[in-house]
Amino acid sequence: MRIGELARRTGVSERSLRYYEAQGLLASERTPGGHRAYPEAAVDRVVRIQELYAAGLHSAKIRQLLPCMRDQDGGPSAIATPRLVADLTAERDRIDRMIADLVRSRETLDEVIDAAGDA
Amino acid sequence: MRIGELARRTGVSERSLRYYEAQGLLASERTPGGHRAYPEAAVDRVVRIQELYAAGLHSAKIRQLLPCMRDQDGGPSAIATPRLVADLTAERDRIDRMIADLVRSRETLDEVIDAAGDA
DNA sequence: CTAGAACCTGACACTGATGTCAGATTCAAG
DNA sequence: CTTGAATCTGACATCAGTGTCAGGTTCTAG
Repeated sequence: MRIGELARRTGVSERSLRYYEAQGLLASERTPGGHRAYPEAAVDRVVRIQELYAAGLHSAKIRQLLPCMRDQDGGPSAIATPRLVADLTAERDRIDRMIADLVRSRETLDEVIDAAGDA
Repeated sequence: MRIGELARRTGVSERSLRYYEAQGLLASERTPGGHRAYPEAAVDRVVRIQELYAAGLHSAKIRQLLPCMRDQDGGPSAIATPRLVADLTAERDRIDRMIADLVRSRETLDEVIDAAGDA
């Protein structure tokens, strides 16, 4: 599929898809004329990338992580090195703290919303 | 207490504390010489602000929200307007989606970490 | 009084993913 | 072939909180 369709199906802008490629996160075949062509699996890949970005991971970490992930089209093509495992564990703990913060913020919002609802 | 201590106790930089004040999020008394002086409750307030920033709220929303919050030193000093409630509800839903994304990313990381652990 | 730590304001830089625009090229349907 | 939609590259802008530095003032302990 081409970039426009991939953008539509993932909700990610074409700009971002090209950026992901420049960052080495998303490969693409090229037509003879130089247009990008993606396999079906690219949809899942892009969604994953988005999730990881949202979780606060930087391009470099995602780039290291991607080959170790269980992909839709087959198993992981690499095993994380001890160094990477340490990094990912730190990221995971950070995500845990993030979630805890978000839950607290959600409670704060709910209190204010409920207080207004009682009025 | 003064800005240095508040920074130490909250883990927030002095720079950020001054920024919060400029944004109307954090009030301060002033010594005759112009130095900031904070009440004890400022510690909690700063922590809350940090959490809300981490949840993706912008200064303007936090500014509207703060007066409606149940503070440590007394009840809320304002009730959210319907308009604000609508905004906060949207924020809350966004936070829900954020949490769901984070949980998925955490699972992804755990899979990779575990896969390396089995080796 | 004095020295050094702490604080003040104001300004500029940065981060890093994303938006946007320009000008050129490719693709696909008629 | 033609034409309009889609895509290409490259460059610059943006956002918003935070880091950092400069030059000056205030505070406090000795």
